[in-house]
Amino acid sequence: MGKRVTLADVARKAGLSPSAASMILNGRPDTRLSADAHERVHAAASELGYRPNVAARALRTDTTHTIGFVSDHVATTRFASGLIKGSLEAAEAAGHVVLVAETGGEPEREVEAVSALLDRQVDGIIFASMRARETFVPPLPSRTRIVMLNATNDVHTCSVLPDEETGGRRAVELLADAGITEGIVLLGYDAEAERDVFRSETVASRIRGMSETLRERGMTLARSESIWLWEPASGHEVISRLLAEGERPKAIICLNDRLAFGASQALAEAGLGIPDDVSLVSFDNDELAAYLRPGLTTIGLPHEEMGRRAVELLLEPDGPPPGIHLVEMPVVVRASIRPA
Amino acid sequence: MGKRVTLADVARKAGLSPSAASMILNGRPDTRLSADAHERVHAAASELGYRPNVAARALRTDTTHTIGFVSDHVATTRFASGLIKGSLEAAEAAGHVVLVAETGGEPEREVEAVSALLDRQVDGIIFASMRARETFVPPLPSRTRIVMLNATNDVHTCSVLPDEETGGRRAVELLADAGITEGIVLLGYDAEAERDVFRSETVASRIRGMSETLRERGMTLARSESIWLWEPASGHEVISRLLAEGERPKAIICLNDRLAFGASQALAEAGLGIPDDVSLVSFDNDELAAYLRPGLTTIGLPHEEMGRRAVELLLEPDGPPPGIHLVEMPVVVRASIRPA
DNA sequence: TCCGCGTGCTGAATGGATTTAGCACGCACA
DNA sequence: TGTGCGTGCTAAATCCATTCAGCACGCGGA
Repeated sequence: MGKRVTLADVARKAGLSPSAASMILNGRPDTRLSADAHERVHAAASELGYRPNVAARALRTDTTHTIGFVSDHVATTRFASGLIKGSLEAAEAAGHVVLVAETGGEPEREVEAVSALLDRQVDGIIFASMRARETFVPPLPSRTRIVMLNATNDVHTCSVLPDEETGGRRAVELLADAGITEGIVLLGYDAEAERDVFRSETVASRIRGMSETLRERGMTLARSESIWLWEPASGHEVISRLLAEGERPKAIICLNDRLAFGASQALAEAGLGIPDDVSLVSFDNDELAAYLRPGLTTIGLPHEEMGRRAVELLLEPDGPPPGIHLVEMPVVVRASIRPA
Repeated sequence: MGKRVTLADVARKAGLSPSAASMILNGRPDTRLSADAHERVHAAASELGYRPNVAARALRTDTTHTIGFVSDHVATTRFASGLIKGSLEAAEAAGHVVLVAETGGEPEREVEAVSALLDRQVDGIIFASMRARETFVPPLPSRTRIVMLNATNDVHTCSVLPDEETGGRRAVELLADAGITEGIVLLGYDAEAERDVFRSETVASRIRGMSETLRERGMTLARSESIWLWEPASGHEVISRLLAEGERPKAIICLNDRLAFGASQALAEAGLGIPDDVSLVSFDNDELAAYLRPGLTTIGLPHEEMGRRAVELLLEPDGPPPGIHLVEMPVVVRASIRPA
C-alpha cells in the first residue's frame, strides 16, 4: 500500500537534511552533529520504521550485505546441507543474506552463476564443494572476496576444510582404547591399489592420520579394501565376500557411514553381532549413523561449523585470511564399539 | 581490475546516447531506432561484455530478477532439500537467482528475514515448510508475489502441495494388485486415536485416499497404530510389540520411510523376511528407501518438481494464480512387496 | 514560403542513499 | 571592525539504468 519510507522522509520528520540523517544513521565518527539531532533522527527512523533501500546503497557504496554461495551439489543434496545451514546462520548473525547458486560442477553454469552474483554486487563469494578437492573458480575481479569451503584452489587460497588427519587418528584411537589392536579391516581404501589415484587431499590426510596412529601404537591393519564408490551396496558386497573367504575381523573402520551401513547388513546376514562380534567405526555422522541398531560410532564431518567459519572468514575486516583453516571433526560415540 | 562496463560505455562506443542504448538492449517495441543503431549497440555490448548493474535497474524498475526463499527448515535439513533444488533449477532457467533464508519457524526470525528480502527488492517470495500445513507469513505490502510451498496460508492462497490423496490410493493399490487384501497394518496413524488432533492437511488427504481405496476394493485394515514421531526407533518399537503380541501382518503400510526402516529392523530381528513373509510400502522416497535390502517400494514426495512449480507459478506474468496446485507423487517400485 | 508530420534520436529527470565541499553563524581576540 | 576558527549543518554531485517529453531534420503538400 504505502510506499516505502525513504531517508528523505526520516530527515524531513527530524527537521534535518538527508545528509545529516545519513551520517547519523550510519554512525559516522567525525561528524559534528548535535546530540539532539542524533536523537531526533533515531526517533524518526524507528517511528517510521525506516529501512534503507539496499539497491540505492549498493549503487553508491558497492556493498549489499549479501554473500554468494556457489556450490556444485551442496545445497541440494542431503549429503552436505550442513554447509549451507552453517553459512546461513553465520550470515544471519552478521546481518547478511545469502544468494545460493548450484552449478552441478559444470564450468559454464559456474561462470554464469558467478556473473549473476557479481551483477548483484555480492560482498563476497563462497565456493563450496561436495568433494573436498581443487575446485574450478571462474575468473573474477581481483578485489572479490573468496572463501573455498570444503574445497581448495590455487589462486584463492582461503580454504575451510575438516581436520581429517586428526579425525583419522581419533578413529584408530577409539579402537585402541577399547583394546582392539588387531584384526582391524579398513573398508574403502587401499594404499597399494590406489597408489597413483588422486582421490582427494582430505582422504589422503585421513589415511595419513590413521597410519601414523597405527604406527605409534604398534598396530597394523589385518586388511584394507579399496572401494571406489562409497555406497551401502559396496560395503555389503565387500564384507560379504570377506566373510565368505573366512575372514573374521574384530573391527571394521569404514570410510563413511554408508559403507558402514552396508557392512552392518552383511554382518547381520552372517549372524555376527555389533559390537559383540565385530566393532564398527566410521566417518561422516550421516543421519544413517543414528538410525542403525546399535547406533554407529563415527567421526563426524563438521559441516555446520565449516559453513559458519567460511562466512566469518569471508567477512573478516581485512578480507579472508589466506591459508587452510581446519575444523575439528567431532567424535560421536554411540554403541558400535565393544567396550574394553 | 578495470571497472565494470556501464551502459554509458556501450552507448559511447556505439555512437549513441545511453537512452537509445537502453531502449535497444531492452528490446522496447515502439521505439523508432534504426536497424543500424540496433546492430551497433548489440555489437558494442557484447564486445565490451556489458552486464547491467542490477542495483541501478532495481532503483528505477523495482525488479531484481531475484526471488526469496524463506523456509522453516527446508534448506538446511536433508529431509526436504529437493524443494530448494527444484526452485534453484527453475529460477536459473528463468534467469533468476535465489536468496535463501531459514527461520527455524520462529516468527521473529521470519519477520526479519522477510524484511531483509524486501530491502533487496525481491520479485517475489516462496514460503516453504517442512510440514505441509498452515504457515505463518508476516505482514507484507499487498503487491508482493507469494507462493506457499508445501504449505498453505489463509491470505496467500497460491499453494503447491503433493497430491497426497492419490498417493494414498496408490499405496493401497500396490498391495491390492499384488493380491494382498488382508492382514494389512497401517503404521503411523490411527483415526480413533487421533480423531481431534490436527496433524496436517496432507496427512488427512493421504489417509482419505487410502480409506476410499480400501472401501472401493472391499478391503479393511487389520490394524492401525498411532505414532506421533515418525522416526525409525518408533517403527522398530511398535512393530516389535505387535510381533510379540502375536500379530502376523501380511503387509505394513508405513507413513514414511523412516518408520519403514525401523519396522524392517524389527522384522529382521524376528526372523521375518521382506517381502516373502511381510510386504512393506511406505511414503517419501527418502534416501533410506534405496539403501534398505531389499529396496523399499515407496510413494515419493516430489520435492524437486514442487520446487520447480513454485518458482514457475511465482513468475507467471499475472502473478501467482490462487489455489492449490497439486503435484503427482511418483510410485517408486523396488522389491519390498511380494509379487502376486 | 510555411505548416504539418513522420523519423530518429537525445536531454534531463528519476529512483534513494552516500559523501565531499563548503556555507552561515557565533565567539574570541587583536 | 576585521580576522580567524570552531561548530553545526546543508547543497549538490555521484552511483547507473530507465523513461518521458521533446528536439532537429527532412519531405510532402498547399
